Amino acid sequence: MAGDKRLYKSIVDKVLLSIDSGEFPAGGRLPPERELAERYDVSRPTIREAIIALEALERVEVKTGSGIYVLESTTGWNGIDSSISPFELTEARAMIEGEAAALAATMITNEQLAELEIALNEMASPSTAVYENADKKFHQVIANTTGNKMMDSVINNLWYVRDNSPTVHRAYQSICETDGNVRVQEHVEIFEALQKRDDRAARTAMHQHFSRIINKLIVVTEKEQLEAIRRKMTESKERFSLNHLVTAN
Amino acid sequence: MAGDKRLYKSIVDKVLLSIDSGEFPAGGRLPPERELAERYDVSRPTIREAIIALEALERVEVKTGSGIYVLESTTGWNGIDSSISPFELTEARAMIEGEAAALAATMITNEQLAELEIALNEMASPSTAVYENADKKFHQVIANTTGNKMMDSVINNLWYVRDNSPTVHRAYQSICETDGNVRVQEHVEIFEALQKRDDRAARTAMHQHFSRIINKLIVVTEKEQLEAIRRKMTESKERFSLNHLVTAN
DNA sequence: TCAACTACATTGGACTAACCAATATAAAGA
DNA sequence: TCTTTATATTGGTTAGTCCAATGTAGTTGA
Repeated sequence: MAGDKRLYKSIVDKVLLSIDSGEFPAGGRLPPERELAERYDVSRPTIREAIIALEALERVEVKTGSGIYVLESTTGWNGIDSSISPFELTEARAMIEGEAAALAATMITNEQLAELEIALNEMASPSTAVYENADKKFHQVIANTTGNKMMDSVINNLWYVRDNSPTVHRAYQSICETDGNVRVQEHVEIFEALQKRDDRAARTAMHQHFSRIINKLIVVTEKEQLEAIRRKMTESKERFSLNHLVTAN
Repeated sequence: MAGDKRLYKSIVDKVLLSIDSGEFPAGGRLPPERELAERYDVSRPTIREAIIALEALERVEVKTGSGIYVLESTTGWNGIDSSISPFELTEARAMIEGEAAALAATMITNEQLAELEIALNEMASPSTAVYENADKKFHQVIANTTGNKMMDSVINNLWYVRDNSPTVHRAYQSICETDGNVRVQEHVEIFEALQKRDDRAARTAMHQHFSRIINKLIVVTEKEQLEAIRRKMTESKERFSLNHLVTAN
């Protein structure tokens, strides 16, 4: 992973790690190339290659004769605004994919319906990996059915955030396990609305689908927060308990 | 532009030009590093730096011991799918910004309404630059008012495509000149719906706004196509006319 | 005849050792 | 004190060399 047989890439990873860990704070300067070369035990050309890659990623800015500066980034390492919450992502998906479904209902062909049906069948799989994949496929076919490449691109972006934003991904993981076949049923309803070419029903079905996800998220988040509080409480208990005094006596 | 005082960047530009011009076709191989070095009259490390930058841009793929391969790219130089038409972009904006407006109507504060009003006033400016900017500002405030960072990010992305996709940008430019103060009026209607906190009215007003843009686009596209046909006709006339024979006699 | 193997040429990967140019810093002068 | 100037630092670029992976052609053996 860190070494695609290309030295400079591993250096990029290492430097990125140092940036994220706060060793090289944003706005600050990286050590000079020669120093980095010594530090990572590679030659200066290799360091330069790494720096150029980082520059292309918009993580650093090179100023000739001055130094290499770490850019502050609202966007995380993968270009995602990591402050986006699972709720925001889901709400956005509801609105956008809802409209996409409505538009798709007016455009969908029988071939596309067949594709959706295949995905639907795969969703019955007990394997979460297969299930997840079928879920994604289902929504992507709908996005594609709009016949609007911009819409398709936007929805793809939503999935990208879903899969790559650490916070969002974690949240989605935890609600994934806890559901039965309710989700399949929801997708069936979307499918049926599309089959009937009923745009309003398709929009509504999609909204309901995401509404349930939001509710699940609320439950899970609540539970996690309670858990966190409980943990802190026990920590405090241990920290502030006078057991060591009591037992010492 | 081609020389930010950084040799490798100018090489990137040159290679990119050669790729786009078809000299280095997609799927094909670039000349070997040593040859490129000679061709552009720079050293091999510099060529390597350029290649790494191109790699980061996902324009080429390097295979050790084999060669540098040009990736086929649906996405253009700026990462935009250049095949997205102005119609698709506008339709997507209508759907997405329509929902954003509806959501914003339920959330908007008086301060945000004031911001919109400022943008509205600036829109009266005769300067297209000021006008354009105010327009963008207006929509951005609404996106921001949703309180949903994902939504905000998506809408920003739509504007990015609008401003940076050559085809889309050109189309929007040509309809920009031809309109009077109709556009201002449309924005006023959106504003009033938001002021009333009427989500449905806000959505509708936004839809109407984009509906008019689509209509304008249709007119302009039609006109351009007619123009193109006319041009070709006159070309053919010149090419195939026998004037040179007639006059020669 | 054809398949597999070997040897060689090609190509990218990386390093060392320099030198140049822009910038920043500290010392000297007005 | 402010400006100027010298010097050190830092990135920019080059040349030359060697290594490793890959591709290819020629040879060998069944």
